[in-house]
Amino acid sequence: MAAAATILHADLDAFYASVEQLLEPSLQGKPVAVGGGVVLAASYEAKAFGVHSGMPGREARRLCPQLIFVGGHFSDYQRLGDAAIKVIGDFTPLVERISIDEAFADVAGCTHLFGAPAEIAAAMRRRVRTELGLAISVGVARTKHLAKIASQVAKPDGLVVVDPDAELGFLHELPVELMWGVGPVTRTRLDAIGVSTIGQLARLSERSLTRLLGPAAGEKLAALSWNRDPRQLKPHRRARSAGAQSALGRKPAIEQVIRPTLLHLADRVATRLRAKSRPGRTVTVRVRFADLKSVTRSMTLDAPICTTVILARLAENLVRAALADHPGEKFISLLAISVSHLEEHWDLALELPLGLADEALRAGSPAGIARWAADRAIDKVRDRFGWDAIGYGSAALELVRSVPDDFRKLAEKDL
DNA sequence: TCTGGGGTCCTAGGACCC
DNA sequence: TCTGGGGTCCTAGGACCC
Repeated sequence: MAAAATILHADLDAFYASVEQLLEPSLQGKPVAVGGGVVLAASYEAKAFGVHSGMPGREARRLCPQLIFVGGHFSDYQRLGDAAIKVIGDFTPLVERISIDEAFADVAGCTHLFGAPAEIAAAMRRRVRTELGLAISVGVARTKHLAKIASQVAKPDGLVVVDPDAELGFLHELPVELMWGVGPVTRTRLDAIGVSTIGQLARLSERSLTRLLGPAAGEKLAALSWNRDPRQLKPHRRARSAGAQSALGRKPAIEQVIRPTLLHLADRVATRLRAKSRPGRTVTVRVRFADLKSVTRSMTLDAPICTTVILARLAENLVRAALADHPGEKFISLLAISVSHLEEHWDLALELPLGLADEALRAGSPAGIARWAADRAIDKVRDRFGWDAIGYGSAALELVRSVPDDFRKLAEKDL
């Protein structure tokens, strides 16, 4: 007998736009987009016109002239997203949050309290609807992959339970792009050989799948198509990296552009690392040129860092190296900084003499300790008076902030 | 379809060590 | 000095996810 279907995947429907329609009832039933210059989220009514997130506002307006743009109530997104996840947590402690609006849960241990998984899922949906006013779709299955697919099939505002005895029948009818790990590239490659459903994929030989997608991806998709999903629910995953990026439009690749941008990005990243005492050893930068081709450069240090100015300087060196390798590229469209190899927990105070002397040497600076102290001072002022009260601000940066910082925060993972 | 931002994982080649 | 094998770490690029 097959194991019971106890994995749930819950996903709030068109989350940001739905919150806007909740806060402003006159928007209900209408095409709504959060954002302005760029669409950050779209309601179902707007999606029906082809409007989607990331789309330039002008293009969206062209597709849907009656589209209503709203600025976005970012703190409400955070509050309501947290509240919805908390409802799930009221049933089981085994919750793996994927993003602000999505989570897996395993209810195997609480059916004696709340009933069968399908009843639990229905109860969660009812509570989120009545207490928060939001629609949340839920998939119930024996594995994460199947539960995730089921919740997508359930949208909008639905519940789909995959009976363990009918899994392959359910799976094999569906289009390949619903599979976890099939994106635009894989989808195009499969399309080229006439494969459009998961069932067709499953019937390919492992050889041809490997030839098409490589050994790892081929094997993974083969396994998933036969419903062998090895992924376990992981309730407390820690972030493995933290980063920030800024799209620049089209800017000359000169120091007056690069330096203030990197300082701003380093400030965002290093502040987060310090707040959670998680400095990191590897610094990676990405430079995207005007033609949208991008390159990365990285370096791994002996000791972890989280000092704003030092991170900015290391990033600058890496960007310079990347530009030097591409002398023909005179314009850039994006800069990014990411820090990885994060420490689990680093006692900054105890590391003061040793770790920071190391950092300071590495950055060619005699003043590492002073900078550390300056960062801590800035962090404290911001804790009390807000981010913009103090910092490395520069008038040039105002151009850089194409997306509100409050919106960026929503996508940040907990370190 | 060419558009923003924060992430994860995989791969391949090379350096280096035993 | 040459040869072989295994393991780990680093770097760069790429696909994918929300």
